[in-house]
Amino acid sequence: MVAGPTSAGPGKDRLRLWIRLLRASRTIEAELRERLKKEFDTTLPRFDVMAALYRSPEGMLMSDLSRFLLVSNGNVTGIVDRLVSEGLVTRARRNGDRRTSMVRLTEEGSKSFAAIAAAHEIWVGELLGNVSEDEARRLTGMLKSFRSNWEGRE
Amino acid sequence: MVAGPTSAGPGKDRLRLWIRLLRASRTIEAELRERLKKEFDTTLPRFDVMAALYRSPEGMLMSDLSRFLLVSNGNVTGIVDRLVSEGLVTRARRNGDRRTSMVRLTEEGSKSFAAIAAAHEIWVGELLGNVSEDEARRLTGMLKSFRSNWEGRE
DNA sequence: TTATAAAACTTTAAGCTTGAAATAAATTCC
DNA sequence: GGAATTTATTTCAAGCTTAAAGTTTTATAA
Repeated sequence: MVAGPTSAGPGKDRLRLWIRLLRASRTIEAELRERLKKEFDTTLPRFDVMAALYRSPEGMLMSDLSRFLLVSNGNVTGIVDRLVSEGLVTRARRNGDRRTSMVRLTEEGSKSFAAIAAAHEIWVGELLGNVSEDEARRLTGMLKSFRSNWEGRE
Repeated sequence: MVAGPTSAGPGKDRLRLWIRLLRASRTIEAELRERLKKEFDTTLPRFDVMAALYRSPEGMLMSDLSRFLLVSNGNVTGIVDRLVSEGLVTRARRNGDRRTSMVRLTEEGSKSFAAIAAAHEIWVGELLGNVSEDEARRLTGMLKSFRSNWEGRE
């Protein structure tokens, strides 16, 4: 999917855009993953989960996390398991609904995330250095049109 | 990594752009993966490898594939193994350098890919339907500035 | 030569990912 | 109330992914 169109014709420009979009995000993602590993001995999925929790001090349900992060339920289970075993996150059983549990960052998890997020932001600024802040805003606006048309249609 | 900035400040616009870029590509990628599975019982990584090989009838080395697809060597080994066992691809030992082998699509693989690629292009056109062909060209141009600054610096 | 290094791959261990099946608790409907 | 359904989550099997270590072959150089 990272290869270009195999022929010419209508719709080719969108295909080309998709290829480029994918290559850009894969390249940047790979670089961030490598740095997270080297500098903080963590992974992107763990960072994602912690970022989501950092914004919700009251906690999130497993299903909230999976919906927000665009990954499957089973996937979140494994990542949270590992974060719990590392002492960065807790699962709190709830009285109201015993099927669910609230996932929260521990104090250590919160501190740890803040440090990683600061580095992460600098890295992204660096990796997207060729894009001016102004151009970044315009691109961001254009990317909004990706949603809405088909997403969440069913 | 799919969550937004956790505070305000300089560099935030690039971070926001990165989040949006990542969410867009994950959403589209997920939809394509699902359709490839449902309609053709295949996966994105296999599609990627076949797409690369389709453009190189003379064949590619394992290292060519891994460099082109931006994935690790060991990764390509596994995917090609599976494609070989499905009869879609062959590994041809070479006389010149016995460490390497040329990977090629079989005739069946080539036919199979052509059919999948046609559907794939229609899907992408559909998923990016909100982006006009003209806007697609402009976005593609802007995405070019992602490269060059830091990529392949070491 | 013939040791040494480099290159091309494969293997391995650990973790990520999905969809489907299984479990368990809550809700809905007679 | 009790059966049937829905909801929230976990478990499972298969496959993807990486970095690191191992294998085999080729190239370099003393």
